[in-house]
Amino acid sequence: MPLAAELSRIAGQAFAAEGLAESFGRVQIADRPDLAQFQCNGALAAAKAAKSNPRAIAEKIAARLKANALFSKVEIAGPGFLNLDLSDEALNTRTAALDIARGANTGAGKTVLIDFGGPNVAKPMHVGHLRSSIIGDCLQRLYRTNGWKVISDVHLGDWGLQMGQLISEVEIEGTAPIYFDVNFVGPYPEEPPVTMDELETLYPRASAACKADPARLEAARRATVDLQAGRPGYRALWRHFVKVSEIGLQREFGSLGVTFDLWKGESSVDALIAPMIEDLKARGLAEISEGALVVSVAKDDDKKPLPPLILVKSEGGVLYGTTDLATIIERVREQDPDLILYVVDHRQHGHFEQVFRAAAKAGLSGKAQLEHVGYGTMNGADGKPFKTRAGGVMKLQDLIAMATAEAQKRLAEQNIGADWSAEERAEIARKVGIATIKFADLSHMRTTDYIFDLERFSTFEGKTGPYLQYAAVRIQSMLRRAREQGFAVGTPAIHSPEERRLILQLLSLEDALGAAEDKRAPNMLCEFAFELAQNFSRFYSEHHVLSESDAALRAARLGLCALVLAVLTRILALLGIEIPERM
RNA sequence: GCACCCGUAGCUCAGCUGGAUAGAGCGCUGCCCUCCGAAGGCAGAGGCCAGGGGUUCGAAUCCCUUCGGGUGCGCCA
Repeated sequence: MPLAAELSRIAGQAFAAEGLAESFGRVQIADRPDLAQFQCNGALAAAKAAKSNPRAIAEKIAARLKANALFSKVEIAGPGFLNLDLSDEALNTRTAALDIARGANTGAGKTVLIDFGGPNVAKPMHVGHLRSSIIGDCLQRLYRTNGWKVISDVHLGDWGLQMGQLISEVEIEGTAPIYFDVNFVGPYPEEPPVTMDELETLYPRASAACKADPARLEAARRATVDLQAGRPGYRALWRHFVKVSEIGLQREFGSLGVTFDLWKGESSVDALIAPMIEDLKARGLAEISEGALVVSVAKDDDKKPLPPLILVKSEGGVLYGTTDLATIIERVREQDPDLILYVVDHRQHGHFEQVFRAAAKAGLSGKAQLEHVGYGTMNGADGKPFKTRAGGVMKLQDLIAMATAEAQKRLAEQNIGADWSAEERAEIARKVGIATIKFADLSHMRTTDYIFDLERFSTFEGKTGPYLQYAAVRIQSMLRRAREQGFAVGTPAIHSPEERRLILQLLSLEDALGAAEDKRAPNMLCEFAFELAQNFSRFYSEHHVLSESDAALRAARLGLCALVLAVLTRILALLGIEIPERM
């Protein structure tokens, strides 16, 4: 059980014994570490509810807590705060029993499906895709740690208008006429008619043409309808687009270390759409409005009615709201999740509100709770969506290459690893570069926009990914030396304020994992890791370990170092950050 | 127009299920490598938590309001 929860239960029992609600016993890590390790503010709340004197209540609770040998200090401060310290013995015992492999255990027997609202086929991944990949990946690791069964789905955008735009563009360019020949009966060529690079230029061209020319847009819409209706040549061409794209995307996600259980897309539920629509029509939930088939999702208490979810456009095509709805049906059928998280840009909040309401109205979501885990956009220094200096969209690969080059430069400057192989140096630089990017992204609160400052991607000091890696590498190096010298690694024990502080934090690991899940907030994990590294650095600069002559003390300290390393490694793994052997 | 998000140190950001003296990183000023890795540690300066009102014993946090910024509002994703 997490330490704070254990203490809350003890305090809760004390409140209950006084005839007060057990929930007043909530114990938290103290806001004022200089005054106490833990605090309980329940007496104040209880007094408010019972209209009595908070100090008097606090006195009674304190008297009961003092009887418990766990506490080395129980004090009443100010209007009725209970300040609590645990005895070093109690802390040492819990440290020895700490199982760092265990998470917050919030997900026993539960399944969560994480939808990454994946990139669109044919569009190269740019820095805008960074957040969904990195945040979603962190969440899937966190939920797994906390005992959930996790199924992640990249959920590619492979079924909408952009597919029709591509098809129509290829038709006009005339580079692959066979797919447009209605008399051709197949089979279609195995070789894709376009390369990844060609695809990447094809889409912007098609998109621009449709924007400029209504006739082109109309053609793209028709192509979309025909594709969705199953026209063989279009399907064959579309399959090539998806395949070519997937190979590129797998490489991109691979370089970020992001993996998915499912590589599905909007098209995956194609077969479910017609029956779903029939069902919704039959139950009177879908209706024709302005030529389109819609599900009305406005509620009486909407100040301004939420627009309906459009299932079928007036010219016959379906939209991503349609596929999202059908995907819910598929997921309930196949995975029956307790929770579905959509890790998608917060600008799509309105869309998900529509989809969720429609799903609730039609009773499609089973036991699943649907939640849009929105995130803010990444802006440039000017506060507008991030662009390169030339004004273009920055590709993810370019960003990674830049961060890696910075790391490489730093290694050279510090004259580190001059005698290591070029391969190892490159590998270290890669890990450091990725850590820089991921930590910068994850350490911001998920919901707000943030400024993506290239300068900050080239600095490795302070609250950064490399700082955390450095802290871990330093411990690794120390433990290596200890092994070489044959030193024993013992059980951690408190011998100084620095060690006490470190151990208190280590014991709050489960609480941190639980809180981060609860808020779906990777930045809380970043905070935890940074504080841990900082607490360790303070300890490290204050106390010598290897040169400690008292063998028992040295062993205890080595044990503490090993534990810190294990926890740090674990948190960094949740953030998707790898630690080099040396750096 | 309506809705949602945001406004905290010079800069970039935490803190928001109300609690005691509002934190961190960068930058700035000073210290600390004859000893385990200085990508480090320590200390200092720097804030009417956008403004105003309210609820409360107690507000950066909750409610109302004004101002300022961002985003979204039927056939794109």
